[in-house]
Amino acid sequence: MNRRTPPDPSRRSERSRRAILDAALELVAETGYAKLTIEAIAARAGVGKQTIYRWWPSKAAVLFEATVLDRAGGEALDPAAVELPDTGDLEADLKTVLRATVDELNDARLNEPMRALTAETVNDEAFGTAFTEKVLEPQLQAYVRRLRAAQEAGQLDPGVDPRTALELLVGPLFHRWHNRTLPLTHAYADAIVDLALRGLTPRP
Amino acid sequence: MNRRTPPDPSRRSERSRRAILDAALELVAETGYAKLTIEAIAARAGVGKQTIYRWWPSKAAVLFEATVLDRAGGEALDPAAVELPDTGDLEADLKTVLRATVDELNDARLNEPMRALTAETVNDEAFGTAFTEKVLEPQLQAYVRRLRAAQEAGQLDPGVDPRTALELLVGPLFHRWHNRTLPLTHAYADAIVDLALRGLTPRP
Amino acid sequence: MNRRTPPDPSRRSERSRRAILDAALELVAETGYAKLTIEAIAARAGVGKQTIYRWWPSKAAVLFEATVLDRAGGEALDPAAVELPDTGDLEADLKTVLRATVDELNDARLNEPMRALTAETVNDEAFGTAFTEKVLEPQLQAYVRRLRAAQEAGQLDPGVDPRTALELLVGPLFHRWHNRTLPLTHAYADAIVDLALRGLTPRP
Amino acid sequence: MNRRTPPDPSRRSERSRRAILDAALELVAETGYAKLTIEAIAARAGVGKQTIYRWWPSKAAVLFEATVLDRAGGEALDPAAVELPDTGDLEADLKTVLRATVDELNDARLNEPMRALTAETVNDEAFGTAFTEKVLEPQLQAYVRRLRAAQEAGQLDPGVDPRTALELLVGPLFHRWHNRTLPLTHAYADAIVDLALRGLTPRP
DNA sequence: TTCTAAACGAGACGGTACGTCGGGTCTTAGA
DNA sequence: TCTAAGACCCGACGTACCGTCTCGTTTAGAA
Repeated sequence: MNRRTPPDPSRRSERSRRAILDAALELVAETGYAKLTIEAIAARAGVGKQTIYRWWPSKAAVLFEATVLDRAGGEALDPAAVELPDTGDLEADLKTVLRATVDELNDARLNEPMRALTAETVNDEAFGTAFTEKVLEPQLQAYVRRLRAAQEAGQLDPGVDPRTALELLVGPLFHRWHNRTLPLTHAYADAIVDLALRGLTPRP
Repeated sequence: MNRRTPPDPSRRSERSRRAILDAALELVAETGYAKLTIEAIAARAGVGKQTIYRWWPSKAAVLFEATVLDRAGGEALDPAAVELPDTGDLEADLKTVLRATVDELNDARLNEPMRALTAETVNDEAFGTAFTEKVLEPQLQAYVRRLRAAQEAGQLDPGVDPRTALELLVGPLFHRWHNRTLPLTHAYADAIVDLALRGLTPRP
Repeated sequence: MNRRTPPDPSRRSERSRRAILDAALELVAETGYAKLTIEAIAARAGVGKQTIYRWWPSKAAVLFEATVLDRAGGEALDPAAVELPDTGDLEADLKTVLRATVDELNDARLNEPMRALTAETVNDEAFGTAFTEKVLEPQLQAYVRRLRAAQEAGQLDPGVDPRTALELLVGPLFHRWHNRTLPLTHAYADAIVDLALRGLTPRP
Repeated sequence: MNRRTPPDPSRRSERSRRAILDAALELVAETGYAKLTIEAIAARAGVGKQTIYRWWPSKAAVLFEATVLDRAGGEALDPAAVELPDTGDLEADLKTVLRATVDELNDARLNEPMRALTAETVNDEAFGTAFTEKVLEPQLQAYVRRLRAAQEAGQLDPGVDPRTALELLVGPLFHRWHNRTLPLTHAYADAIVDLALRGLTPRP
């Protein structure tokens, strides 16, 4: 019912694709996601609406590709390639990673679209699934691998579920980002790592 | 420009108010927030659209009142009344609270509208502010009070910022809820409390 | 399936109705029927598209009301009121009527929309039926009445079917109008009446 | 600006031409002219859209060729070859011709496309001109020739303009066909010839 | 018989208009 | 006077076709 014959990707116009993604980014920066419309994207990109509908299922998908898949200038990011640093010093590595995450979440260019996409995962089930699968899960798996290595190195309690451990680290960051309660800083990232590793209760 | 004369709340029809809130809850359960419309709420409630626009600024506000303010059957909840238990046993108290939070987040009736409202805070700045102020912040303050009491009782490291400590506790829960990665269970709540209190690194 | 509840005509905006009909006439005069669009009518009339779709089933119906029903400034024309003159002199009366018809068909303001509507009766069955019923048939019936009177007065062969007789009179006019072969003049109208009444063959 | 280099008719694919004309006829019979689209014709014919645009200026032109030029199985019809019978008996000859016209207008296969093409002459000036010139006028000229012969034979009033006389004969038929008021029969054709030749008024 | 230019199928493209939906405002009737 | 009902203007939706424009792939005439 969706479409008679799927479009042929080999005949796709790269020129149009870029124009659409650029227009989407510009418009979301100018007016915000709520006021972003397919019509406006098409008009700004100098493209027919059908060209957008042909290749993307929703405006969230357009913005997703523009924001997430397109970074690093190149093509789609390889999920398996996402890797956390492993210098042998777990605390230092985690601080490096969480500080980088903080920087990303503070990046003005990415902030608005990222928030919007995160919100959209709630309303649009299909998009939410794709988002989790393509972006979130690869990153979480990278955490899991790094934490398991730490367990093998005796730096992490072997009884701890890496999946839970990871959430102890990134959960606080995203909570603060989501709710805009307090600013996200490197110091905060460091504090989270310290507390997560050593616990809230007093040391003897 | 917003409105000629503000409506007189004393002449408001309680009957209509209830019908609107009930209709909103029914519809969001049936079709989801994305397909929820003011027109449908008005039709289902047997009410003119204007009656909704007169008393609420947005459909998010309607659903907010229906979902959050209306629990406990009665009226608005008193923010100052939100309080965490204090039996003197910090660990036990936190587990009690986080288990209750888990139960709430798993409540089928509340789940869909809660997710929607959380998403809406991203797109609708004004609503987001109101949401944080009326619901989130009172709860966070209750955590802060309880954690400070624990610090005074010597059960919590006095060098730890209670605000950060609290995020270490609730952040993981909301991360899992938001991203629907793994199920939210009492065991998970307990694990978070344990890890937060004692840390990820091995104990001697 | 067409519509949930039919609109309430008593609440209709006469202002919008007039603006729509006027805009339709202006636009059809400016650009022709083929390029006439509902969107353009709505824009010109300063009206939402829905207001047109609410009250008319097609652009042909709009133009029909604008062109045919609205003449004589007043309201809808009363089909029973259409009457041919009866001075007792059949030939003179028919020439009066056909000359008037020629003038109408030559009226620049009416010509373009009339041609378009006539064409539309072919493609749009429903509209064609309405057109025949509301405009054509009342006029043909007036002919039939006048011709029957002539038969009773002994001025017309009693063996002739009035319906066929009428077509002998108006058929040639519309043939010329339709096909734009030769100009429509009073002289032509007179010639048709003469030939129809007296026949093509030589008189003794 | 219309086209860089005109296409070479000698290299034209007869296979495609036939497939297009057949598809057009099939589709117009199935869905009516209003819903007939170039895309549908191309798809049904298994042909690229460009192949249609290359050889025909409009869908009316396609249908025109399919309907009118293609009859008698062969090629284009020779306008000069259109001739009315001349047995010496004017009345009989006219009845023969008008009866044949009635049969044609009643032919189910030709009816829908013919009506559509007639309607299109109103909206599409260029097509209208071509239609009149290639189809209508040759036939009318044939009438003129036959009627002039009748005048020379003393069977027709020499004062009558043959052009007007012809319209007295065919006008009524087309009026009835166009407006779908009453069925077109041989008896009707005969009646028209009788009345046209002898007039509506009583004979002594 | 091979070469080559055009016609061909396919269908993506920039557009225009469609008919529908819902937003938020305004008007009318009735309690 | 507030409410229900819903017409109104407006903007965006997602779809259908338009006519143009590449793409390879036949195919038929000239070399």
